[in-house]
Amino acid sequence: MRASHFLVTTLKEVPAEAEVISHRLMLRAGLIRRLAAGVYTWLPAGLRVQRKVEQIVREEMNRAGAVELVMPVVQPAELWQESGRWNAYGPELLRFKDRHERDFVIQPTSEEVITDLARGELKSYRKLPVHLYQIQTKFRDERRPRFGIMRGREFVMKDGYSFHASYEDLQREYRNMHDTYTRIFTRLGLRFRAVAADPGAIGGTGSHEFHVLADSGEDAIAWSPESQYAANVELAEALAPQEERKAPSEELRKVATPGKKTCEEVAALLKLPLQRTVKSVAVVHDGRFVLLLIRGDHTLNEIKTQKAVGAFRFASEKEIEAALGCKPGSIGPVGKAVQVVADRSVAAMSDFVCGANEEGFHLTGANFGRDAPEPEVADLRNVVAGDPSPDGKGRLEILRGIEVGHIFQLRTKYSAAMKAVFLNEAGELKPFEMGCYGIGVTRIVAAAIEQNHDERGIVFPAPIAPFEVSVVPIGYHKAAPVREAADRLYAELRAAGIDAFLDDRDERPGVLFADNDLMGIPHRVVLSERGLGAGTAEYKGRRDDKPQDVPLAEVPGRLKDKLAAP
RNA sequence: CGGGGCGUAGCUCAGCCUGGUAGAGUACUGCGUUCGGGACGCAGGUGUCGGAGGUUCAAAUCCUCUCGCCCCGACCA
Repeated sequence: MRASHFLVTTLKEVPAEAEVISHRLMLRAGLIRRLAAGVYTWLPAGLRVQRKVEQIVREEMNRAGAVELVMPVVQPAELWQESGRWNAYGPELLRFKDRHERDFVIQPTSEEVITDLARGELKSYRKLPVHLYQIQTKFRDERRPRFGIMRGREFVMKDGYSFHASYEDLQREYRNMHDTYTRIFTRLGLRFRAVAADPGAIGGTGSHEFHVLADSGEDAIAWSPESQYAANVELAEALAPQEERKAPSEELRKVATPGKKTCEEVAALLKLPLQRTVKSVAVVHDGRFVLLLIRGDHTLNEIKTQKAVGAFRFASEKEIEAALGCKPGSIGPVGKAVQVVADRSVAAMSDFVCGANEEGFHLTGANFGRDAPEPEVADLRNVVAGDPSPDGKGRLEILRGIEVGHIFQLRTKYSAAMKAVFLNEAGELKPFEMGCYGIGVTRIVAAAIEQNHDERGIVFPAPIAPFEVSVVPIGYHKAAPVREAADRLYAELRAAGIDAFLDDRDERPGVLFADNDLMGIPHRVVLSERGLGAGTAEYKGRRDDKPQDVPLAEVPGRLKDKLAAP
């Protein structure tokens, strides 16, 4: 592609809307432009990146035995009513009526349509298994779209759905997809991690997320370098402490802690380590007041809490006063008859500090059994770095990640609800065993930038860069030898199957260099009168500090080598 | 949905408090100088001041309503 025939729309200044680095760089490099909240135009350079991601996903899905199709963006409401998601999905589902007042949705995902298709077309076990996927535009009316393309309302997703006659076969395909996703993210040139995940509302027995590692990621991942155990922090189990609880050694004592509400403030006032304090969190489950106890330096894991006590909400200040007689900030498990659930680490504590259920006072030397009844015990907290790995091997580290893929075993959730059945070998009607597998194509573009950038701009992994190589002639419009050499090299590179960009714009060299760096093109060849006189071009990798001279004739070969082994 | 903030040139923003004929930088067009890391000079074009209503002799500026966007939180994956 010649720059003069392309649309290069780089910006020196960043529009005020952009906060995170990938969003800023995508705007600056001319990859996207915002049209409405969470809705973006993909400019030519951005679309090239998106297409390269799609193509790698497509190739690997096909190689894994999946088959591509396309389902409509607009779907009739009846299918969503049948699956129950018309009511369950909530306002994130964009709904509208056609001219006949019939209800439709813009698909956020396509389980209903694919299941409808399957029940019509897959009548016999002889047609199973089958895995169908599409790469399609999705719309989710997020309450708060943000971070540009990272969490947009309109986005492109690869969504695949597999149908099986048995759970065993579903598990086989699930492992196949785990391997396939691993290949895809490896080919994309990204540092990533597959982690065990909470299947959440979708249900089923197994679920893994694929995260691109980046410090700015919204998700926390627990992993053990020793065993390669990896899980979303939402899910990672916090093991009970090894040591038994010690016998009480202190008297229970009430101390004045005026104005001190948080564990940090109380620990600082009493000159005690934060690990000696207990934080009390008041929640309401099924109309009943429940007090949760977490060690002062830990944080509550809401998903675990839900599993331990059931659906809950945080108690209001009024409810806390009614149950314990004081405001939050001074509450604790001693002396009040309420249900108490303690985290495993709290259950192993003795002589701890907690609220006294009296405004401005805390207790020191508190002990279960002596001062308060033995609590129920559950895993309620988020794991922290240094915790033992749940598989017993090594200690956990915490990584930040951006979720770009998620695979689920749906089992018969949709097939049962929508009566999608097939005849098995014995002539019996059975609901399909289903799996579903998603990859956020557009999110990958943002995640790749979030992971790979420097002060000059984007540093795209070569497989998804808008161009593989940029040819930058200095003086293209003034020096015939430079123009001829650049045109010749560009033609050679194209003939060699290299996706080259010839920056033939009539701009000063500084502008060309700055734009090529900003767009993240991984390899650059500079041609100048000076170099051509010596028969050389100048090569520089996007991550390299310094350029190196290369004999002109060797340039295509050198680039082929670089692209083959990045 | 709750809290906060912002809408003025394509972009970044000043002007608003204290009402008086719309500004800067950048980008864009032309000419000249320059030409290996976002050059410089001169000249030029650029606006429903988000929208509607009101107050006023006079509104970008004050008041009311409204729309859009951004950030934080909650929600979701």
